[in-house]
Amino acid sequence: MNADTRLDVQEVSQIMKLLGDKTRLTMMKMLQLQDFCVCEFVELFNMSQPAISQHLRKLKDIGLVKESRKKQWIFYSFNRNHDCAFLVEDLLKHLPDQRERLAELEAQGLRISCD
Amino acid sequence: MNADTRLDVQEVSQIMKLLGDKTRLTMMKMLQLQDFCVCEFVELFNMSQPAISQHLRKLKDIGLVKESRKKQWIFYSFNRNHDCAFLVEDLLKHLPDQRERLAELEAQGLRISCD
DNA sequence: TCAGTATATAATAATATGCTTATATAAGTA
DNA sequence: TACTTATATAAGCATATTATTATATACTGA
Repeated sequence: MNADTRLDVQEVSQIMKLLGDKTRLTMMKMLQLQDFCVCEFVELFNMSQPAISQHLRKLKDIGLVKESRKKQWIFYSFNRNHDCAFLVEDLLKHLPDQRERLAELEAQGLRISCD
Repeated sequence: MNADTRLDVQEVSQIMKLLGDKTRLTMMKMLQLQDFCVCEFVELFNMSQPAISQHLRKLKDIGLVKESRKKQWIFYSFNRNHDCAFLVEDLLKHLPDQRERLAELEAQGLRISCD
């Protein structure tokens, strides 16, 4: 049993509902590795910008991700302070690594980095 | 990392979608303890019989539960052979125990047992 | 075989979801 | 300031989800 033991069913089912979408589930898996900005996700998922934006908003509304502006981009990050963060990370362990996909983005020169 | 490592995102997101419902999530938590028949769930969730039946069908269709007839009742059980069984059990660990709720059912004399 | 009980299925209606297109906002830059 | 880029939001539409009601099916026991 873990540190977050005894989350309530209501909360967990809401989290599960959000992760019950392939795009959002993959987003969370990738956000375990590093932060991403919207335009990177647009490339990665080959999906329209508003569609991506709406998925991210849902994740943000429930608190699973945080956003922060850096220069002209808005970066999203995994919120490891969320009640269910431990549960979610546990779950994501079962999914295949996404580094390859990330490497492709890099190869296409579409990776955004700002330091 | 676990024995089921590297489930595909498609499959996991489907499972998550199913568990993204409070009733089904609780059902799975309870089925970890023991088998249940439909009428017990109807009492436990205070929900119509067809509604319960439809939730169970979804869980059965995806393979998370198995059914078996015993006398006039159909009992549902947790399918621990499912690809994602380990993942699901991991997840359910984070939820509150349901023994109390079960005790109530027992107290009301609504528990079905057939040996 | 018939009645009663347990369960499943079908049709339907209300609501939720996820995309699209169009537009607004906000920051960076000439 | 005006233009461009990055992102968010709103409206609309197609589809999915979940419950309800009505009905069908399958056992059990007299």
